[in-house]
Amino acid sequence: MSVPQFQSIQCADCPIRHRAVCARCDSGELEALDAIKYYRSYEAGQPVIWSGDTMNFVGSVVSGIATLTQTMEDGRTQMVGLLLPSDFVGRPGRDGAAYNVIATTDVVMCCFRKKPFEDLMAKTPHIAHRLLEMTLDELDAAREWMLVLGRKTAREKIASLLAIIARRDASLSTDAVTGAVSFDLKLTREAMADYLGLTLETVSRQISALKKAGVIVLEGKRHVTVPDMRRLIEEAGDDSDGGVFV
Amino acid sequence: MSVPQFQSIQCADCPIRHRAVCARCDSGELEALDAIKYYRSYEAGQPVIWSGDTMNFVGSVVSGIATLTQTMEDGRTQMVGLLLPSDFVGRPGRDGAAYNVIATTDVVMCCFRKKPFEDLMAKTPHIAHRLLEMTLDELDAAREWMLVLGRKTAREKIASLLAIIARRDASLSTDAVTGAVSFDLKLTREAMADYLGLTLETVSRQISALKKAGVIVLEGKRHVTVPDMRRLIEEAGDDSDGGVFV
DNA sequence: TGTGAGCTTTGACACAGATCAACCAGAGGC
DNA sequence: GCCTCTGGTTGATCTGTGTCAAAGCTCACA
Repeated sequence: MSVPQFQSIQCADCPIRHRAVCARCDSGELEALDAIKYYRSYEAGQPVIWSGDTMNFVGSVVSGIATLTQTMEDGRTQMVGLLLPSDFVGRPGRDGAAYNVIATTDVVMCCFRKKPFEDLMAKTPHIAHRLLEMTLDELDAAREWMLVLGRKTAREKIASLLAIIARRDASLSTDAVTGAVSFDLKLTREAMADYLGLTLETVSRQISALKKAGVIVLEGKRHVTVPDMRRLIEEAGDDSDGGVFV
Repeated sequence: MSVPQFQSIQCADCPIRHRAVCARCDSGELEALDAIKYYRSYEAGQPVIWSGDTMNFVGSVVSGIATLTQTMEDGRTQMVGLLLPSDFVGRPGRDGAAYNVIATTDVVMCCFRKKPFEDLMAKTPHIAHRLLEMTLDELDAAREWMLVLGRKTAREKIASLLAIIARRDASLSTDAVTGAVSFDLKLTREAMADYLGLTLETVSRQISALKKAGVIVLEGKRHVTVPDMRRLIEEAGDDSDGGVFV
């Protein structure tokens, strides 16, 4: 694997600092974090960790996409979180993983072994506060998603998912003239279905419907252009279009 | 209002400490917390706070039940959390409330004004760590609930809800001989529907079905006896019957 | 004792989304 | 060129849950 020197979450440069552990790059703990970090990479489809396994590290996604999922005995699965670059994985103070973490694309993670990270956390309140903040963000996102899962129609669910990805995905580009947003959809229809509590057939049908209605434009099956974000957000039925997922 | 002297979450006696802020009752911060606490009471049906309002306190539920809900413009609502005695409300470091908090029964809360609480938190790492722990618990619960909302059938949803309440509700009593568990259901059918992403009619039908199947026994409409918890958990389709909601 | 309000139950019917099945498109591999 | 594999689309049909409507409890209060 090649170690990425630029787009990392370590403290020295924090290019995506708004979600990184070390947002407050102004004290000595940054070098300490820097000193204990290491990188791991995973191929698309590979598990990062299984629910219940002991997890001896925490870390952030540097590049790629991973998913958090829960599964019932009979195979029904629900995605409970989507990890984009700069998102944090791991639960300081807990030993077991609570969910399956699967790399959906090739993924590079910046990791810290648990013990030294927790030691550092005990010494530096900044980090503990930052973790609390990130966990509260995740909680907000999870609860926002409960509304999506519990009360939205299939069409609204798809629009909600596209709106989230459009807001967060780094591969996104915006047309300066028209304001149109476009991005690569890095999830299969099945992964989207698992996120939305639908079947992949329904996902496919609703994407076709949004395309036919002109809310989105597709090039191939995976590249999406949104001519008018407001239109998409309207389809999502979103009052809160707030910043919860930002 | 009468100030409850016994069942409170303040640090002096911590009767329900496993979820309270100050679980580690071994240092001076406890008196400090004790010194700034005050009590508030709310009548059944009364709002504690509306989403978006600024919230100048944090606190724990001492008695009664409150709900966290999100609402769409057209009135569809989803409950995103259930607050039972000892649960914590409020987001240190955030100003606005993210959800509507409504008292479902009469509720007494033990509150701390935000500013002094945050000051205390800055000084005492215990409290910050405890809050992180509690937030991680809530996150786990929210994600577990995402599986319920996204993938379970109506019948499984009802069974899951009853199982959670049976595990957490303080009003619960267990028959020493048969092992049967019984408790008062303090939610209306409509509140259950909002929690489960169903309609109240479906909730009513599925409760009737579980009753007919002998999984539960009803006295009146609100008192539930579960002759065999394993049977209920089986109906919930729960692999994880873990401790997430405990 | 009657009346009304709030909550719950039950029935009949409609429909969104699941299920089952067939087919399509692109990317290797040979 | 052909084969095969994976992921995606579309159609036909089924079904679980929503919707609409009526009626039953239970309790408070006149």
